[in-house]
Amino acid sequence: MEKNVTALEPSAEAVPGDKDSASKQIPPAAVARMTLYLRALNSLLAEGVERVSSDALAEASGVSSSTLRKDLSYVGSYGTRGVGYEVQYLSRHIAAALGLTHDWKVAIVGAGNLGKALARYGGFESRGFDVVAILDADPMVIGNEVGWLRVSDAANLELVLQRTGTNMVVLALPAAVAQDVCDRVINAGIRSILSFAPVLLQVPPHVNLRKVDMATELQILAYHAQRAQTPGQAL
Amino acid sequence: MEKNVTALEPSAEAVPGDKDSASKQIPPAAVARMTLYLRALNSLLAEGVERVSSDALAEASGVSSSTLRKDLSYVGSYGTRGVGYEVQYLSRHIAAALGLTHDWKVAIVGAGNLGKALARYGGFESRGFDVVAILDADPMVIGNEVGWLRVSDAANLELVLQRTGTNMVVLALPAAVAQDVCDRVINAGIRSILSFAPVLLQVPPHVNLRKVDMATELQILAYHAQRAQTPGQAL
DNA sequence: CCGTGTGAAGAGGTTCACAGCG
DNA sequence: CGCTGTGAACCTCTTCACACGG
Repeated sequence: MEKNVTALEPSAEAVPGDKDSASKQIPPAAVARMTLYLRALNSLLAEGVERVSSDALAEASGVSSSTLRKDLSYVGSYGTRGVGYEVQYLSRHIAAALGLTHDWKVAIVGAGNLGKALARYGGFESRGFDVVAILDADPMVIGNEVGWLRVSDAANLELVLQRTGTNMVVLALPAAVAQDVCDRVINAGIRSILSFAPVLLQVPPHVNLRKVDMATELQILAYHAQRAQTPGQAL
Repeated sequence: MEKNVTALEPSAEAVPGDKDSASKQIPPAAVARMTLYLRALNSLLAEGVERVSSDALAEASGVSSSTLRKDLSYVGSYGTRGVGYEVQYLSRHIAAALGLTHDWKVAIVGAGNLGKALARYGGFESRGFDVVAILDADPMVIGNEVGWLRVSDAANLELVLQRTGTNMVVLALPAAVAQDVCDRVINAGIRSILSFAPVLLQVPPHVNLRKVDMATELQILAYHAQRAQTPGQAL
């Protein structure tokens, strides 16, 4: 799902001799899986496990061990042959490769049911993301408390983003206004956006947009369910 | 994004001579995009547009026109050469290919912030999904009104799923209990599950599981943002 | 003549199998 | 001897270019 609207500029890597550069390109599919490894590693860390083999980590992440080893090879050789990986060491290096060495400041635009749910969702802080603001345009909602925050007026969007030092924005608003707000967010200098609005958002190439749409996910499930239900209809 | 944990059994299509079958396999990536086409077509339909070219529809869906035409070729030839596609006709056929000819009954397990947000989200009904139940285990929450529904006791999970005729389940609950509930849902006969829990769920091969995780999405954004910020550090 | 539909080429991702190191 | 790291084969998806039909 998803995982699709990744803006890659092929022309950006025109320099041929950056083979030795520490930051090679990591395939998008591998980046997505890295988050799974990180999650599994942090679970192991919480359990006090110190070392793990590629087989074990792969199973805990739900991928094949060859995929895991290939993915890890993109960021470097952090294992010990014949032994495995040191959990904390590997966790640190994957986090670094993903850019999670410092916290990211996230603002949520839209304080409807979904926006509030996201703002109160505890899973962000523990993974390097600080929700620093939540905004809405509805006067009935502005000023309400949501978790530790108070809903700001979306009219002051640019000001709030600047004051809070926001560098990522989550759009949790109706389709009709999503593109307008998205444009303002981009004009305010934000280049990473996660949208829950069920519309196609137009963004310039330097902006990174990811989309999550529950209706889309259900439709994909419906396709597979329908296939399973009518296997021999054509025969 | 996502869009990844699709259970495909390669052994299931051992029959070689089903070339003429009306329901050929559609590539997973194409299925995901079909939902975009459907959304764009329904927008056009609402605007009263009757015909559309592959170029126009592709732009409205955010894909290339060659991708669009290739995708449509998986479900059949519904266009007119030199003219384009009839909007309603194509919309119907894509919906049929995705199994959206009848409504699907969805139950939401977990009536926390996210579960409530999903239950009240209007985007489901309009796209062929009926939310028929919402459940929780917390006595403080059971019986509360959420949209048109009342929160059922998760202790009666199996009974509620059966009575409502549910055929899809959305898991909106904490990681700690997700696997337990997931197992019960599967035992109750559900084979399509959409999980928002940030854990790896173990499911048998005949069950279709899709996952959505906001933290994962933000981490992927972080990776790209970090790359953009430190372009020449290695040079 | 125009836009669809499609084989063929190309790119990207996954799996395999084993070399290499501890 | 065991497990990691990786080139190579394999497979899927995307893009290209043009034949085909209205």
